[in-house]
Amino acid sequence: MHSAPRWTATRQRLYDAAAALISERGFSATTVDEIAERAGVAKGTVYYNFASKDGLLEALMLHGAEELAASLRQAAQGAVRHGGGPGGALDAMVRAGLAFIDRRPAFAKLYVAELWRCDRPWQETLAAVRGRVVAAVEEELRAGAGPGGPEGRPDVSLTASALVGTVLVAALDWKVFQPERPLEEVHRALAALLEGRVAGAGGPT
Amino acid sequence: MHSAPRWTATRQRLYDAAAALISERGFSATTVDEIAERAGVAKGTVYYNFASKDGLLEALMLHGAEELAASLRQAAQGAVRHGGGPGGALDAMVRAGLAFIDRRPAFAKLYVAELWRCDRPWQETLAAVRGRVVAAVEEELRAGAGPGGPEGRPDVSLTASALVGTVLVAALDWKVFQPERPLEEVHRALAALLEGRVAGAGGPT
DNA sequence: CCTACCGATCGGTAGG
DNA sequence: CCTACCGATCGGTAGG
Repeated sequence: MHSAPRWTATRQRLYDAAAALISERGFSATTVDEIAERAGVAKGTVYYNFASKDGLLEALMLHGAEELAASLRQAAQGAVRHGGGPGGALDAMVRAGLAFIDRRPAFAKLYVAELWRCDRPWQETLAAVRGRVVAAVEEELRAGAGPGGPEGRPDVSLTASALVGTVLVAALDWKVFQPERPLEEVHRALAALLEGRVAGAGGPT
Repeated sequence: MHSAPRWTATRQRLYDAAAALISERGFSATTVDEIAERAGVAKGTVYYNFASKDGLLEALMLHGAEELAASLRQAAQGAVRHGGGPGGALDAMVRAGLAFIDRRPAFAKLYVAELWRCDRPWQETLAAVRGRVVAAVEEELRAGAGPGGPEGRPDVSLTASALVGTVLVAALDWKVFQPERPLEEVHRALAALLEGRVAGAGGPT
């Protein structure tokens, strides 16, 4: 009997190969042959593990979003346990988001490239993918009802979406255009921006 | 002699058609025939106006970034003239960014889909495109040196990049997933986030 | 600015 | 009999 199921490792290799190639070249410009070659298997093996090239992308996105959402939730819970307060939990999520994209930049590139396209076969799957990520942030926003009461805070889902965008674009710009910077520096810039040390400088309320 | 140069209108139609199709399906999945058909010309006309499919995309991105940067600068200048202060200028740029994406969602989708890919033929052009947008924001950040002096403000280029990301992702999420919301509501959510009314709620400084 | 056409390569599946 | 694969090739379509 074989102890560790081999297909798990094969699928993981296919995920990694597909993410790396599609994130750089785009879905249609990446051939199934290339994905298979990079994963070290034959093309037929791709179709043994997934119904189609589309199916591979959907599974890949779902898999990555699961990891990201789990990472965000874990960071928030850790911060709360260590007494950081609700603001500390958000800060921890920002840092966890940066760290995730640091490890998996390909997933982030795929996410921004595909998420807002409206007429693709995997549109519904991607809406679910977005939901998992944004929900993790929304939960923390609701848990940490800030000062000033509800009347001072705008819509939670809009805020969560904007927060995800802040981290996503800052992290991608960092990895692609200024990779020599330490994560800590990017985190500081985001913390300052989100604490109003940039925009709060005299604008009308 | 022909009064209004026809090729200007033809290129504009090709820009619009290409942006609409490529932003939804991706570059490789969009055929030159489709672009030509939507623009109401024959395929050969595309190659009469542009050297290649790649060249059309590059010109399209440059054209759009020019419009966006101009719109941002104009908004900032208008706010300063009306005495809004540096904070008011940033707020005006956020609003102008939302309004631009409201008018040209296809450009925003193209931007996020292509900008961070590293091995494509038009990579350098896109870096220039990014530079034009981010520079417009950086100028305003430098002009409006906030309170607390330079030591309190983190890196300007990281902050500008994050600001662009905040507006970009919030606007795309808005247009795609909650199109019924008014622009004003999205703007309020972003203003609150950037004034620290969300993250400033008790985190460690 | 259009018609006609080429070199090459695509995603998906056959039998073993 | 089942699983996890491979070498070769199909019908259609791409950019130029």
